[in-house]
Amino acid sequence: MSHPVACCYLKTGRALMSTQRPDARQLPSRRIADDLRQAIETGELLPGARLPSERELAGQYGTARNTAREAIRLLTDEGLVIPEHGRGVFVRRESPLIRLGNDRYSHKYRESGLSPFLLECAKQGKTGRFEVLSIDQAQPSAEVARHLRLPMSEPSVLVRENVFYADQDPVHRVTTYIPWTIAEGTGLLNPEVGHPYGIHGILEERGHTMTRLRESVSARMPKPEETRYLHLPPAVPVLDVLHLSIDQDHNPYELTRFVMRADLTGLLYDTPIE
Amino acid sequence: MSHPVACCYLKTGRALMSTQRPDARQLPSRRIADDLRQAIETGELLPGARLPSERELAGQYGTARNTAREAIRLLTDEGLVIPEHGRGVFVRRESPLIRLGNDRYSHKYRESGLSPFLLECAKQGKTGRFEVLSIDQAQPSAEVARHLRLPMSEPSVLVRENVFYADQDPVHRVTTYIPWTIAEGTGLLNPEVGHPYGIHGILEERGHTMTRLRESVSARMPKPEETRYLHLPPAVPVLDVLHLSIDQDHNPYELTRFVMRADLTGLLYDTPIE
DNA sequence: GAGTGGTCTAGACCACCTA
DNA sequence: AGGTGGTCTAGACCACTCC
Repeated sequence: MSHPVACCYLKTGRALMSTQRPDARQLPSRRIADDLRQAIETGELLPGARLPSERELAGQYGTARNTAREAIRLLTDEGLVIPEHGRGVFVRRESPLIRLGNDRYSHKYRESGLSPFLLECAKQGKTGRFEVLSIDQAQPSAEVARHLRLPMSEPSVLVRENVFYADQDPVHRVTTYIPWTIAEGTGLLNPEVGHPYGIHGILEERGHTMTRLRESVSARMPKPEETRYLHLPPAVPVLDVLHLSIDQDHNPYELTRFVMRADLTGLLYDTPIE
Repeated sequence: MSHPVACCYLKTGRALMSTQRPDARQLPSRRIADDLRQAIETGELLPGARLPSERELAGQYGTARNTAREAIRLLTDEGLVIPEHGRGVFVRRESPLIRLGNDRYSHKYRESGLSPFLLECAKQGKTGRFEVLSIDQAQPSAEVARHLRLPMSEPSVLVRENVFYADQDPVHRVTTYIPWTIAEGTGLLNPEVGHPYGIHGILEERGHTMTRLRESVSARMPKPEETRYLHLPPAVPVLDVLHLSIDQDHNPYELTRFVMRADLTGLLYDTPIE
């Protein structure tokens, strides 16, 4: 954080960077961002520390406030820093990730009553819980019907919407689809049933025991709607996991989409080579 | 794309939004962004289509150019749109994902000579290939040593850096760590060995057959360095996968970090419930 | 009330692309 | 040459937070 008054502009705002190569880091906003990034990476600015204010940076570097602001935005987009309205800009703290393992469906957890999500939360001194947002009968999208191999004749599914919390933070948005023929007349329509994996006890009684799972994983930026649901800070991607349960007859019988905030949660797969 | 000249400012730039509630979408930049987002979502603006220029938008909405620009930035950060210098701002096209499956280490692919990465590329009419960036002997980080259970006495590892391409796009940056005691004297130091999974043939000859894998998956925004390596457009997160190979004696013997651009690649796990 | 980030104005010059 | 996005200036008022 040196470089006091490195003004390189003439009075009209005409820049002197004309002779520089195109992708130069000579741009004032990049220079400010680079200096701050380095201060963060070397530990000069520790997680949680406040950066100089935009007005201070502008003064130190002899630029307009907007230029300092642009530098902050670069760091924000990298996820290094988070601005808080009226308070300042702070170096982001990293949390250890709550990892959802593929063993979460294992029978070894069935008796404990605790789902691996709750176990992982507990490991990190957090309180896990979830809320049921909705339970409905609905027509599945083409994608859902395809994964569940639903015939055209009977395309109705049960849809459960849940949100998982770690302490106060919503971390997963979970949507589960079950063919109506399987869900019909069971406790699955009852919000009281502990969704996370309690539903699989019910599904076993209906003759579907999970013998395999198939999960496709991708990452993307959240939709505006997801930013609201999950209270996402800027520059936090989501993991988008499509989970399919396969029963003893090699038939899919349950599909769940997990949208997970990626700065607090991750995945873990431990599997044999076949 | 209606709203011509919706000017709501007095001469000094004083806004009339004082009486609005805080998080209002009444802000001019949000209004422009919302209109454009809707046009994209309804298909009025198809993938690949050019948006009105910043100056056009500013004129249409009666705002300064910077305000239209801010709207574009909001959409850019959502990954909906991509600005191209000198050409315009375009609605992003989505590619089908190349999925790396956990079966990529399966013996069934060993004979075919094709790695699943190459197979997936071929499925989508793309040409897969990879380049060896470097092969070195080095001291592992604490994290690498911990995963490979390296004793303090002999902490040296072989490090291979690779980049995978789909057509011209670099999509994975792959770093492999193998304990030096295992790698020593083998063909692993030779860049000619087809890395992807060819190294596992060599490791088998050294007495390590993969019987399990353990992969932890997370997503995050790329570091500036990764943005350069992978030629990442804005608002594209990376999948960060730490793969550990476990041999027939339940010992880890190979660790690989995959950094994958998430708009072109994903993961797929198909595993039994244990 | 003083300080902070958030949004906006109305200009300017630059680098890049296309014709 | 003319249009596009990229960066910057030097101001302004707003909303929020903390004292």
